[in-house]
Amino acid sequence: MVKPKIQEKRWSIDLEKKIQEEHFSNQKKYNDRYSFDSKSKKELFVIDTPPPYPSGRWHIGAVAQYSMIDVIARSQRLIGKEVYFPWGVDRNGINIEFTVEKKTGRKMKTYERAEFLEICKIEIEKYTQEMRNIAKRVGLSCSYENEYLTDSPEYRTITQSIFIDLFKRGDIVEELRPNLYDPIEGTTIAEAEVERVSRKTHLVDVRWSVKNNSEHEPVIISTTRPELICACGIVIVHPDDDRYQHLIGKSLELPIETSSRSKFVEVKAHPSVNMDFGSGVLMVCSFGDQNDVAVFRELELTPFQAIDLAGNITEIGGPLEGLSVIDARTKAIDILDSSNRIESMVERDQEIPVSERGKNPVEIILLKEWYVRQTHIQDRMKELSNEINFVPNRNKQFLLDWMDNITIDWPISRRRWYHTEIPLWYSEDRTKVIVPPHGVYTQPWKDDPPKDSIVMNRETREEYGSYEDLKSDLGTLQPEEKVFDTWMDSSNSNLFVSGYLSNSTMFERAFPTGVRPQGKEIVRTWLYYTLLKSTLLLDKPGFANVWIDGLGMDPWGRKMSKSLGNGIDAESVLECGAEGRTGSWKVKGPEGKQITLQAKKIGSECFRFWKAADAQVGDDFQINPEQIESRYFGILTKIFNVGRFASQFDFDGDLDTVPANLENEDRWILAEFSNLLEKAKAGYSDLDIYTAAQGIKTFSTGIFASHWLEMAKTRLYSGDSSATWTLHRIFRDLMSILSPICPFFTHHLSTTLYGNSAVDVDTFPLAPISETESWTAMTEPLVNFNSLVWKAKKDAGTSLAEPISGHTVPDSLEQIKQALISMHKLE
RNA sequence: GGGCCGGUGGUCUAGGGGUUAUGACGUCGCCCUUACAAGGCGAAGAUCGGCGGUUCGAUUCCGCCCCGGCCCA
Repeated sequence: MVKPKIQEKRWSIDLEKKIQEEHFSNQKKYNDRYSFDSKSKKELFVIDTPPPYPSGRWHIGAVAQYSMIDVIARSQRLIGKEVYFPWGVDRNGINIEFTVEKKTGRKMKTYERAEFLEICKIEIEKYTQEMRNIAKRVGLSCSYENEYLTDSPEYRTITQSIFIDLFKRGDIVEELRPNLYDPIEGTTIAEAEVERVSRKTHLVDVRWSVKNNSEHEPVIISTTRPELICACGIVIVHPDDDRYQHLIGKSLELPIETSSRSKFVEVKAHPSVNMDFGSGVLMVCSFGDQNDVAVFRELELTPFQAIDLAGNITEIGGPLEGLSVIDARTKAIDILDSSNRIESMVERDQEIPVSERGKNPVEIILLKEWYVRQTHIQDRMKELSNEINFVPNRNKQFLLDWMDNITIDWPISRRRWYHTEIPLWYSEDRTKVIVPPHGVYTQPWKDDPPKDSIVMNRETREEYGSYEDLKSDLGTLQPEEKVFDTWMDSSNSNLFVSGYLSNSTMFERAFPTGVRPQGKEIVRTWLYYTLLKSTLLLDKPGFANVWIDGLGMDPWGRKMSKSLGNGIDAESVLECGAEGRTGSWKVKGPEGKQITLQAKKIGSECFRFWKAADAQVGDDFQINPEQIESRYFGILTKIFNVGRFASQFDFDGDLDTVPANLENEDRWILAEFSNLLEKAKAGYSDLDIYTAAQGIKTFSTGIFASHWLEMAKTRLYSGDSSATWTLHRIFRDLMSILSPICPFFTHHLSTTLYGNSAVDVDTFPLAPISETESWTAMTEPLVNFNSLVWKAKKDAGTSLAEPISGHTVPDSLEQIKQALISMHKLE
């Protein structure tokens, strides 16, 4: 036997790591392979990589998704496109602020702003480095040399410039609207930062009297927030509640004195009332809870500002003015009691929203914030999104449903620090606003307006002239201290990577951006906001394709998350098997259940193959390292061994030209392979990785290895040129089409066998046989016949190498009769 | 509570009005056949979540219910 060129006995994680290190160590070689040339003659294909947020460890579900984005990048290169696969890191946001606060035990606002930002920056850099390492370990072929960070001046410049454009044309407005607010910390907070705790509260049944009708019996309204009676905008009852039909349309008098507002509120029917709660009559205040906000919005009521930024009752509270919410509640109860308005009072447990950080009760208060207008443009957004190809198509529904539910504009200002600053200053009288020019990153809390800033009317956006000229009339400038919601930054990612404002020639060719790959859980944020930007700015769809994948689930089918403690660390899976280390994972399940999963070897190639071939794009996928190993490592071993087998048969002729004198059984497998090429190319072109991966897997472990190879063995050993050519042509091209999924594996085999790396192939392999049908018609009878003979030998208890009699090759396989006779030793 | 998506052998999964319901893992049996036991061959295993409806015919379409998931309250 000739010594195989492939010397390793089997595929291993140590070999994988060795190949990987070589791959990344030569920077120039790496860049030649994967960097992007915006002037290339090839079709440009830009991937809007989701910039990961570096907070703690990168979990396996996210890494799985990134590895599929890499498959997209590599497969698009393979079909001949010039691919830009950027590497970005999203570093803005409240997360890192919280991390720093926790670590130092000091609250953000006890720091100097500049000092705090510096600490955040240092801290987030540590996490960023971990992500870079894992990105490389899983094989992402990104342009790391052009790394972008969303907290860099370059990126923030884009965010601010786009804001300025939208601001000038009136798509950004300033309004007073309800916001979640922590009065103790003094900041707006996001929904995600709210948690619920159980507390004792008094549920007070208050007697309200009917307007101009002293005869009418009092109406009992149950409330836990009597201090908010002053902010009551309406009283509602359930439309099906027979007890209160007579009240609908009547007015009630507020049971506590107020100031600067009407003493009366109307009673209406509304389905949001729980008939069984308290008396079944509900006072709706601005704003006791989220339902109140919804009712105010739905009925278009004008809200009252009852609580100020310090958490105290405002002047409409009359006698309660200036008191904290808690004190006001006590006093309100006193007042109601002394005027004999309290029907009854009970102490009860109640779930109340508190801030995650300080455990302070959260209030919903009116705040003047900046908003991006969006309600007016939904129809146009829908039209434009029809021009986008969604993969899978059904996940488009998430977007459409969300667009149907947009009722208010997008609040974009936050009272935090480690974010992009809103680039505005106000005149001393607050009526004028100073707007910086495009292309400069400004931090108003510490900078003066840059040169070429202009002065505008804060309300009407009328332009008054240049800041330089008008400077002396503006008084002492008031910097805008607020910052942007981080989605304001994230929603520019596709513009940024496609060359918007930085490379107009490229932008022209590359926009709409080639593909937006992302998870379905952020369709309503990242995807939606990005499309909103491209609609407002350019009136264009943001993407040619949107690829929406499912979520990584634990073995019980629940989303993996930090809070459930069911996450699996990416590194442990990728390193499983390296230097003989094994993997063991304890995963927490519901109701205190827990399982321990164990695996001996996985690594990036096996992991990627699993993700590519195990579930359709868009479906949620269960992550179980045991299953990843048992289902996919064997396939790698199999293909590796086919390569090792092939490597003992030298072939130095021309693999590109199909020989004229091929044997029939070789034509048959080449026809099957031609079909596979077509299928894989279509899959890759449609961003349908699953179909391509399945096809490759089935072909290479199935008919190729089990059927053709067995048939061809005798001829291979005797140096038959038809068989040798076929073996190498197929294996070489198989490596190419598998390279997007298993780049290091195929790189190693293809380089060793053919001197060229499969990852460098940028033309999709050509089909060796064009008329395939007459040959592939043989596949089914062939597989059946082989099974029949194998089973017969098994039943007879003879070895497969022994001759067998009594079996004749069916007519449908006449063309390969001789091959079958010698394969099975038919007599 | 609302919207959307899903539920297919023990586990995961393909398919989507008529199929013998796909494949893999696991299980069981046989085989170390000169690339591969980290293999090969074979077998068993599914009233396609439940109940109704449409239809000659439903796993597939429709309605309701149950369960899971995501997002929004």
